[in-house]
Amino acid sequence: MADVSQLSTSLRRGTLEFCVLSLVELEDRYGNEIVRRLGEEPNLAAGEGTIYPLLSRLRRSGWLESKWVESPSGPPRRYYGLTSDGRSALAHFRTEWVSFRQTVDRLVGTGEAA
Amino acid sequence: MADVSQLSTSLRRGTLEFCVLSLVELEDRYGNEIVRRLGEEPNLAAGEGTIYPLLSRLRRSGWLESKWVESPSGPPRRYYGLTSDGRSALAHFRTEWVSFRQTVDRLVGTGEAA
DNA sequence: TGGACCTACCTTGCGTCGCAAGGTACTGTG
DNA sequence: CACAGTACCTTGCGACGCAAGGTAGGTCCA
Repeated sequence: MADVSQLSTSLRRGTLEFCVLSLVELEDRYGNEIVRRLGEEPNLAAGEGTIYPLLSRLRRSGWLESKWVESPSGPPRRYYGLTSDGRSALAHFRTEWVSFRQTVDRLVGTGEAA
Repeated sequence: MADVSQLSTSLRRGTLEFCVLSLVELEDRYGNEIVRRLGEEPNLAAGEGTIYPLLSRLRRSGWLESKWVESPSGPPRRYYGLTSDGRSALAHFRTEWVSFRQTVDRLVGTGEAA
């Protein structure tokens, strides 16, 4: 750390995978699309070298499933969608996140030590 | 990952150090005290093996300074306090945190893909 | 036809950091 | 003098973000 410019890098840890799960919750998406989509969020921008391994982990964890689909123009795409385990994990995260967020707000928010 | 029980472990990453900075913002504290204090927060509990190296990093980064103080009973304690760089970093984090929190809320919060 | 370019996927190597476990040392107590 | 309590720190491991590098399918146009 000690470098302010990398602050959001470490902030992402722990939330990024659930942001990805959320992105494929409503509709299937493919890797490059997810990279671009996250790139639009300054706080979440992550390169291919982050996202592809992340997607593989989520697939191995059984939270995502994938299928190959031919592209209208270009190489085939691997589309990802949520499994039912993935939905459970995401739901659980939403609960955890609210609790965690409140704790940080309380402790860090004002400088008032709890 | 893939283990729900370690969810908050990775959530802590990136915020833990600023929680520590916040804890010593209003008054100097020593390592063991910080460990115990964080232990009271289920979302932030971290052991000595996490906190002591963290405190060393923050000291090397110039965000914390420390002084040895004799204990009324027991071995001497190393008390930590914020440097002016530390105050700046903490202030910067507070801004980043609000922005980050909102982004995650928006993306993950409802399942509505932004 | 073949070269340039875009898209899309994935891997390698490195650095950081949380953490369990282990280690040292000072102090007070029976 | 052993023992327990407090307080500090280090070691080794695993997880993961990331820059950089690598492969390959598709399109365009001379």
